[in-house]
Amino acid sequence: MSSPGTATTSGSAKASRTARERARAELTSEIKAEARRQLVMHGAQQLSLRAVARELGMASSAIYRYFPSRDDLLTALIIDAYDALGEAAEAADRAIGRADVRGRWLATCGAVRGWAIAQPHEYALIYGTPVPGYQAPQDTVAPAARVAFVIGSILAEAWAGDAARMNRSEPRPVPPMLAEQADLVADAIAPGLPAAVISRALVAWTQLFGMISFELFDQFKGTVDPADEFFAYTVELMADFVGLPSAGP
Amino acid sequence: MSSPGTATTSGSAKASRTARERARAELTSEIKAEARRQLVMHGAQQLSLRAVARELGMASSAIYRYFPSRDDLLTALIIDAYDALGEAAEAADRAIGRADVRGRWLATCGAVRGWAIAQPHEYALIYGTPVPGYQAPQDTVAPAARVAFVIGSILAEAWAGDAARMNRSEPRPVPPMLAEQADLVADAIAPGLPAAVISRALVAWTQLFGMISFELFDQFKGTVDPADEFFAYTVELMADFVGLPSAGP
DNA sequence: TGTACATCAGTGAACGCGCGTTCACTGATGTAC
DNA sequence: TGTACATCAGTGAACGCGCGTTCACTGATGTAC
Repeated sequence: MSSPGTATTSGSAKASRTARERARAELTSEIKAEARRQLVMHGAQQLSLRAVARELGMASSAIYRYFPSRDDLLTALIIDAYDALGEAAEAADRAIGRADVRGRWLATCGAVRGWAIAQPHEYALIYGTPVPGYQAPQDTVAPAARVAFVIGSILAEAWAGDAARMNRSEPRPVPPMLAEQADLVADAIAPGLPAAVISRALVAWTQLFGMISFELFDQFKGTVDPADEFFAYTVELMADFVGLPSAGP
Repeated sequence: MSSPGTATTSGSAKASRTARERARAELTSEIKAEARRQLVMHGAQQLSLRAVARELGMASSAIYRYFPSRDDLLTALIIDAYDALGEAAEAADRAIGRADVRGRWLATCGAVRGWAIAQPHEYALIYGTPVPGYQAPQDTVAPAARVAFVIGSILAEAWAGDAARMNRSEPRPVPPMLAEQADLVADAIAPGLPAAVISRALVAWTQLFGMISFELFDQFKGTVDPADEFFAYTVELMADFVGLPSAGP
C-alpha cells in the first residue's frame, strides 16, 4: 500500500504512477462495458469471460488481472446497475421542489421505469430471476437500497410536512408481525412513518417493480401493450393509495 | 395418422397399440419431470438435454425421439407450468361460494402465491427473466391467460351482482388510450366491466405478481422477510382497491 | 541522472470439462394379409 | 394363427464448438538509492 501522502514523490512521479493506475481503471471499465454488451445478447447466466476477452482483443487469461473470477465480474455489474438506477431515481427526485411530494413521487417512479426501459438487461440482472448458484455478497446491499431510500424520504417528508392531509386512520388494522417489520423499515428509511403507511408503501413498491417487470418481460402483450398511459395512470393511483396529497405546496 | 374409428382394429390390438403409445407418453413426462428437476439446480438457460438423458440412463440422442430440440422441451415445460398455475388458481376459486367474491379473490391470490412458493423455479420459468434467444410460440398464450381469466371472472361477477356497492365513480379519469386497452381486456376476460375497474384490476394484477416475484427473488431480505402477513394484508388492501365488497353474501 | 531491482500486465498453451445435434445402425413392436 | 414387412425407440460414435481457470513466461512500467 503506497501512501499517497509521501512528500518525496514529485508531481511527475505521481502522474506516471497514476498512468499505470489509470490504464488499469480504464481497462477495468472497458471489461465491464463489454460484459454489459454481452448481457444484452445472452443474459447474465451465459456471461463468458472468454468472449469478453476475445471482443477486447486480449488473452482470456488477462481478464484475471482485473477480476479474480466470473462471479466477481458479475458482482461488479450488479453493483453498478443498482448504483445507476439509484442515481437516476435520486436525480429525478432532486429536480423537483422539496415541498411537491407528489411530483417527487411521480418523477421518481418515472425515472425508475425510464432507466429500466433504457437498459432492460441490467434491470433484469438486478430484478429478474437470480442467477442460479450465484450468491450476492454484502456489497450489493447498500446500492440496492437507494431507490427504496428515495421513496422513503419522500413519504417521510410528506408525512412530516403535511401529516394532516395524509390519511391518519387506516381502516384496516395492520397485523402484529407486519407492524413490527414495518417499524424496522421505517427506522431504516422513513423515520416517523406509522406501520400502516409503510405497509402501503411496500405495496406500492412491489407494484411499481411488478409493473415494470411485466412490461419488460413481455407479459403485457395483448393487454396494455404500449404501457405509457397505464404507467402514468397507475403511478397517480398509487400516490393516492399511499396517501400523498394531490397538489404541490 | 391412424384413424381411431377403424372398426376392424380389435380391442386387444388397440390395447397393444396403446402399449407403445403409453410407453411414449410415460417417457415424455419422465423427460419433462427430469428437466423440471434440472431447472431447480441450474435454471432454464442451462437446461441440458445431455444431462436429462444421463439422469434417465439413456443416450442423449434418444431425447430427440421425444422433443425435436431443446427449445421444444422448454416450450413444453412453460406450457405445463402455466397450466399447473392456472389449474391451482381455478381450483381455489371453485372451492368458494360463487357469491363470496372477496373470498374468491383472496383464495385465488393465495393459490397463486402458494403454487409459486411450492415450485419457485417453474414460477421463474414463466414470470422471471425470459430466456435470451427463446421465442415463446403461440401455444403458450392460452395457458398463460388462465389466471387473468379467473380474476376477470370474479370481478365481472362482483360487478354484475353487487354493482351498487362497487365504486362506480372513479375520481380519476382514465386516459383515452388506456380506456381503449381496458375495454379490449374487458371484452376478452370480464365483459361489462368499465375501464376504470379494469385499470385497477391491472394494477392489482401487477402488484400480485410483483410481490410474489420479490418474495421469491429475495428482494424482501431485511424488510418483510417472512412475507405471510404482508401478503395477507396486501391482498385485502387490493380487494378494497379494486372495489370488492367487504362481506360475503 | 543512472542503475538495479521489484512489481505488474499480458501471453499462449494446456487441463478437463460440457454442450446440441446428426447419422448409420440394431432390435423390438405393431400391422396387413 | 403365422408370416413378411413397416414403423419406431434407442444406441454409440462423431462433429465442432465453447467454457473457466491455471501456469510458467516475457517485457514493460514504477521505485529506491
